[in-house]
Amino acid sequence: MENFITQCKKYNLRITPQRTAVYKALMEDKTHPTADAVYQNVKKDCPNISLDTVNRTLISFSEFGIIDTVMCSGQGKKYDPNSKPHHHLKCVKCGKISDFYHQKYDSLKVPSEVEEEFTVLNKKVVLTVVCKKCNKKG
Amino acid sequence: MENFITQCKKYNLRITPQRTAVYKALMEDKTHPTADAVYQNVKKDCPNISLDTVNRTLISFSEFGIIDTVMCSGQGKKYDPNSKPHHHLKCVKCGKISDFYHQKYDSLKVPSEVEEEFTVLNKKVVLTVVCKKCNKKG
DNA sequence: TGACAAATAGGAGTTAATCCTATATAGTAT
DNA sequence: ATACTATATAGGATTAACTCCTATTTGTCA
Repeated sequence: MENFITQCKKYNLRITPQRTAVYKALMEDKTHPTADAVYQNVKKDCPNISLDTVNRTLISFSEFGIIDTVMCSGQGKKYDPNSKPHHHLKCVKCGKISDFYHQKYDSLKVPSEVEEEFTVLNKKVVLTVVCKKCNKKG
Repeated sequence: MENFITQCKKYNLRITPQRTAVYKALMEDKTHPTADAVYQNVKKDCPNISLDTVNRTLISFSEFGIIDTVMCSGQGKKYDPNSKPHHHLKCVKCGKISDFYHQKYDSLKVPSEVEEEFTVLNKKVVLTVVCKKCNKKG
């Protein structure tokens, strides 16, 4: 949670109870929730929070690289709160996105042309796949 | 276009004028269009096509790995028709997604644990960034 | 050429995301 | 502490994105 305060100060985001609750919910979330799923979770702590606030908070967190956004075929937007170095498997059939860990990928070097032009917040390898379950189905 | 026919036969997709038009529009598209942008383009060739058909076609193409789906903070779903090996830069501020090419990334080996469990259709490195323009703004 | 499953258009319906405005509140300076 | 100001919020209204439904059409294969 100190990390949350540090990040907010860095980006001039006020530390409100709503933002704190959203952050806390994300840190506890091991899935890749939709905005609505986050909303449902946060409401337990903070019953009066509005969906709009959750959406705005998620967008601002993602603009500062605190969380990542992901998407798969035929599915809505999802957020990825996992801050450890990790990589993604996206199943194009069921839309499930899973994290996987692979040290070799963690140490990828960003090309210097990119580093000169862009501030890199996050890097990951994304594998577009068909999972075992969906493979069986046809 | 022979490739289109091959792919359709492989996946039991009927070769309809609508599907052909969508495919053609995608192949000519060097951006990362939204479903609606694709719809607007296809209408030039195929004025009576419905948005629903475009959407269904995009989803089925993405389910077979013919195209990829991408997403950035605060933006809608986008499709990526670039079939050459390439990688992505996502600017979290303006939502722009750009392709970049880097041979070292192309030759990444998929971990054997993954290859045993999943059929890998596509692999790419995704760098979450802030672009030069957005960096200047704040 | 006929039969049938698959695909389509178009509209209706649903869900997700955004905008609007009045009110409340965090941070800062006093 | 207190007052001030810009930021953030709730809640409803609006818009946009997406999906579903049904009657009709059309590829494909025998």
